[in-house]
Amino acid sequence: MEEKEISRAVISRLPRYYRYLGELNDEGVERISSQELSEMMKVTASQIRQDLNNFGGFGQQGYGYNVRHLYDEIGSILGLDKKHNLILIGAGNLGQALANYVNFEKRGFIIKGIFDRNEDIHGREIRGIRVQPMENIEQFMKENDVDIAVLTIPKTGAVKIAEQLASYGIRGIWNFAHIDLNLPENIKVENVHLSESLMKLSYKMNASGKEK
Amino acid sequence: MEEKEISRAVISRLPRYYRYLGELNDEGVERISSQELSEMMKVTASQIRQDLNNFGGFGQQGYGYNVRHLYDEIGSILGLDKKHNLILIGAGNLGQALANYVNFEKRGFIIKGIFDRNEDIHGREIRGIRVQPMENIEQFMKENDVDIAVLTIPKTGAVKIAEQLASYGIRGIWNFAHIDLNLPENIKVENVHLSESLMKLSYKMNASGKEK
DNA sequence: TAGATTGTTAATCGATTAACAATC
DNA sequence: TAGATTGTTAATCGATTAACAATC
Repeated sequence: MEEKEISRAVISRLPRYYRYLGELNDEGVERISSQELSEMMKVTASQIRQDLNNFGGFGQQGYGYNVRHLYDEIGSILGLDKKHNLILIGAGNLGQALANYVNFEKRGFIIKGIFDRNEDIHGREIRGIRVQPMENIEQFMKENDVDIAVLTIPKTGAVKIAEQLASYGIRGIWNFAHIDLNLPENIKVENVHLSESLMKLSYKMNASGKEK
Repeated sequence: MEEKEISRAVISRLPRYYRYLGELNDEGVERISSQELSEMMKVTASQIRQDLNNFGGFGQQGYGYNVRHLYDEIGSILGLDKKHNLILIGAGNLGQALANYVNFEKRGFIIKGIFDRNEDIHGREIRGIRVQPMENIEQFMKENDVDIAVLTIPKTGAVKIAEQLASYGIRGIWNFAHIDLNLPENIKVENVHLSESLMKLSYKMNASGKEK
C-alpha cells in the first residue's frame, strides 16, 4: 500500500489541530470551516485544507468540517486510538514529573514500569509503580508489551541504554537526554531537548533587541 | 541597523551546532571543516556553511573553522554570553524538576523566584528558593531584574497569568502550558508542548507500520 | 605555489499560498 | 437552485543543495 510521504512540517501541525478541535468539541461546537479555524489558529485556511487532504477528504463542500469527526480522524492518524505501554528509564526529577502527569494516561499512554540505576530509590513507588534496577529492563520487556521508552537519564550512558532498548525490541523512544541517538530507522525517536528550547528563547530575546 | 531576517529553520539548528561544538571543544579538538562536521551531525556541509554565513564568516578558506571560536560565536548569537534571570510560575512536579536542573544555571539561566498558587507549599524551599504566592509576582518583578518566566501551570489560567506577566514587563516566556499565548510580539514565547511531542512520536510509530 | 576549504551564487527542491472548479 | 466551502491544481515563495570562484 504505497503511500505518499507526509512532510515533517505537516506532522508537527497535526497535534495542534487536534488540540483546537478537542477544545471546540468540548465547547459543543459541531461544525467549523477552514476559514474559521484559520482565524482561531492564525494559519491560512489553505494550509489547513492542504494538510488535511494529505490524509483524506474529511470535509464537505458548502458545509465545512464536522468537529467531532475531524477530531477523531486526526486522533486516529496520530495513533491515539490505540493504547501505548511505556517504560520510564530514569526516575530523577524529570522522570518523576512525567510519571505523575496524568494527562498522558488519558490519551492512552500508560506507564508500566520505572527503572533507575540509583539503588537508593529501588522499591520506591511512583503512582503505584515500583522503581526497579536497570538490569530488570530486558526481562520486563519480555513479559510486558512495551511500545515506548521514555529516556530521562543524563546524556552519559543514554546512547548505550538506547541501543540496549533497541535490541530488546522497543519501537519508540521519547528522548529527553541531550544527545542524538542514532538508531535503526524502524525505531522512532522523538527528542525533547529542553536546553535547546531555552536557547531558542534566548536567541529570540537577544536578536529582537538588535534589529532595526 | 537593518538586519536580514533569519529563518526559523536556521534558528532551531543553532543550539544543535552549539552542542556539537561544545563537545568537540571538550574533547580538545581545535579545528573542524564543514565536511567533517556534516558527517558527525548528518546534515549537508552546504547547509552548515549557509547557516553560519547568516551571521558572518567564521571560517577560513583552506583551514575550516576554529572550534573554540565558532562555539563562542554561536553562544553569543544565542545570547548565552549574558545572564538571564528567571522566575518559575508553578511549582508542581515539572516546575520542581526544572528548578532542580543544574545545567540551566551553568548556561547563565538563573532562577530567582518561584511562585505557586497552592498555599500548602508557600515557604517551602526548592534549591534554596522560597516558594511564594502568585500575588507577590508584581512586587518581585519590580525589585528584581527578571527576564524570563517559566510557565509550568495548568492551561487554565495560563493565558491570564501570561498577560499579567506581560504587563509587569516580562521579556520572554518559556511556556509549558498546553495552550497558545497570544502576546504582543515584543514578548518572546517559546513553547514546550510535551503532549504534542508525544503525539508526534505516536504518529511516527503508527504511520511507519502502515507504509508500503 | 598547490591544496584545501570557505563564502557565495545559481539550481533545485519542497512547502505555502492563491485561485477556482467541483459539489454539497 | 443559489450560496458556501471544500478538494485540488497552479503560482509563488522560501529553504536546501550543488557548484565554483575566492582565498587562506
